[in-house]
Amino acid sequence: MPKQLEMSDAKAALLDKAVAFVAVHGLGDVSLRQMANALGTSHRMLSYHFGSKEGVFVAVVNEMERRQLEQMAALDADDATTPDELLRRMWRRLSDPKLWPHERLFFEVYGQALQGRAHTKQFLDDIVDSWLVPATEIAQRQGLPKREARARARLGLAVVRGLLLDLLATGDRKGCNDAMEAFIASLARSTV
Amino acid sequence: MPKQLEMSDAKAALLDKAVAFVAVHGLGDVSLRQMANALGTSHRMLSYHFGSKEGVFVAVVNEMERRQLEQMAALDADDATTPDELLRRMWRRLSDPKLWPHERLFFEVYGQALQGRAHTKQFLDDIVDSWLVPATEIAQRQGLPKREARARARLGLAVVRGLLLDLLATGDRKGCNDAMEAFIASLARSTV
DNA sequence: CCAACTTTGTACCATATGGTACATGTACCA
DNA sequence: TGGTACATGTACCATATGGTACAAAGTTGG
Repeated sequence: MPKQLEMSDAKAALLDKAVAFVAVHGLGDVSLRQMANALGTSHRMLSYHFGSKEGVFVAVVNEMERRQLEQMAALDADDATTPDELLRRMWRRLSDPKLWPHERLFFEVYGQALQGRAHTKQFLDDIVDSWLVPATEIAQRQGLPKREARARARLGLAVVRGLLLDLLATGDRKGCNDAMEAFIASLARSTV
Repeated sequence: MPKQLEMSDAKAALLDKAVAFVAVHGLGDVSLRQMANALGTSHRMLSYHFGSKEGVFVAVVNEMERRQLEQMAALDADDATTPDELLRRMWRRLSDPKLWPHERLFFEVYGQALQGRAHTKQFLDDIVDSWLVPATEIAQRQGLPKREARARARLGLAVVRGLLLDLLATGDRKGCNDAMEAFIASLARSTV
């Protein structure tokens, strides 16, 4: 699947490197020139390919979202398991330190989106629903009525994101794993 | 309690207005001059009182944290109730739309802190522990052993923050309330 | 080989920024 | 009264930024 319809290879390569760069440096206080240097190009080229600085940011954020949804879809495809186990797997994947830079980026952009920064419009609209809808379906498979399924899905999403915030701030994997297990246990007990 | 030892009235007034301004406009793409205009002063004055732009940001973020902890302490002082009810009250207070600007700011700063921005150092260090420690105590009052109490407190904090993220993005108070109630219900059931 | 098009490089511009040197004002205390 | 410390205003600076005009180089298709 192409990043977008009609994107030149050069542009796609730049976008790729831009996402990687931004995951490490954030996109809060990065200038076109700094980014261009780090990407081995010139700010002139970023302007050329993406139209403007905002254009670069929009592209990066959208690409980032696209990748997230891809992962989400992959995780849901394997549906021969219980929601508990699915949640545990999801947490195990997301709490992997290798993904921390991307998750820091995610929350940085989340914060910017809440402040209404332009390049995050689409991101903000999808930030809950794109996860909530499939998660609700999973909960409904357990026979829960729609509204309760939705509430439980929402709760699960909140727990994952809340614990990720904790983990990224404290680095305390053990403590956060304990909390996630406590959640799963309470769910299991209240499902029965 | 003074904001800090030895802060002039003028400075304290500026800080107060700065916090209010930043809660509305964020502090991601704000310049000294913009802020100064909005505060009815000049960027010269902000530099004078706070030393530098970073100095302003540090002061704002610390003041913001101070107020949060104050609220937290007030909430904990009234301890003649169950953790469930305490959690519900906390949620009800935090989910009040009047506080949304401050909460948006909180998450914006959280995102910046995760990216290692200078003015957020203290904030990041305290962002989990300053809530986790008292919350753990509350859970321990219920007779839970330390580690489980800590896990449950951590979980509660994650739920609150995760649902706040959801609420700020979607504005769906009803949906988020449902999720919080689902959480409280599952806790109650697994406590018994 | 040429022509049209895409991609890069160079050089520049207007602007906004954070910071500061210097002067002026203001309040309070001796 | 004078003086001393704090507060504010004015004006300026060096720098970095986003953007772009213009030209050169590369690429592709006829």
